[in-house]
Amino acid sequence: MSFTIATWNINSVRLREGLVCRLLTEEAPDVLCLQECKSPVDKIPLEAFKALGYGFMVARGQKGYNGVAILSKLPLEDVGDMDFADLGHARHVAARLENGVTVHNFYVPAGGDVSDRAVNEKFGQKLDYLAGMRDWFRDSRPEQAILVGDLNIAPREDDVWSHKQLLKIVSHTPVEVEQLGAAQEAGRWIDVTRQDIPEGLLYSWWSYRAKDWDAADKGRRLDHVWASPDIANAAHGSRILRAARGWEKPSDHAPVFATFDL
DNA sequence: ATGGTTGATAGTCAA
Repeated sequence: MSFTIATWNINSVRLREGLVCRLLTEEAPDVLCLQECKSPVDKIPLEAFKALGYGFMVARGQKGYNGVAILSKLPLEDVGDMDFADLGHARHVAARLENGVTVHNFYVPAGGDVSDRAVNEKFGQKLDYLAGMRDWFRDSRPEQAILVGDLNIAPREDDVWSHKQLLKIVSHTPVEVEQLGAAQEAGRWIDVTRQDIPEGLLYSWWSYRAKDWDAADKGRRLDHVWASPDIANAAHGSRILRAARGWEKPSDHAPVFATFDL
């Protein structure tokens, strides 16, 4: 059995219902994980997605901020959520497919502007959230699992447009990269995107603030697909749909895909 | 060092 999973920070699922439908129609992943839905679960436009064959959804939401949803053509079982760092935010939800694979959908805190927890509480919360992930994966090591989402960190030098210029910019500071690495190592997670595309610049996010995001191309790879080591070798075909960043009224993130043959 | 844009929501806060 082969299935394709995609992850996309949609930055309001209600405002961009049409873009989600376009992705489901044109790319037709079996499973689509969304972040920043910015919607209570009961206000997600589920009927439109159902009409396209996505009859299953597992989601967590809150008014105005955060929110994660897993849309699927394949049956899903809700297997819960975690609230690392006790933020009370809808930033994680997990679902199990009938083939036994568990999908974790994460929206890691962005962390504010200043990379110093002494003066920026949000940066501390981001580090604490990642420490919570690390401890959880260490205590219950993932198997038959896929982790996707907006992790709000670009770990590698070739995951950003300028390593040197971003070293003090939240999303690429050494302390964040180290903390993300600790969470990844604790779960023995394999970075599927980089397993498939080991070399070269790779971005999934471009700021709204650039005059011409495409020409400037000052991107970062904030969105990730990881797999537990027992299924990582089944992954292939990773890609980032950069074109979606140029759709009308776009999200500032592009969807990331991977296919698993299991 | 600052500004630049977008979204939810109704004056800012978050990204």
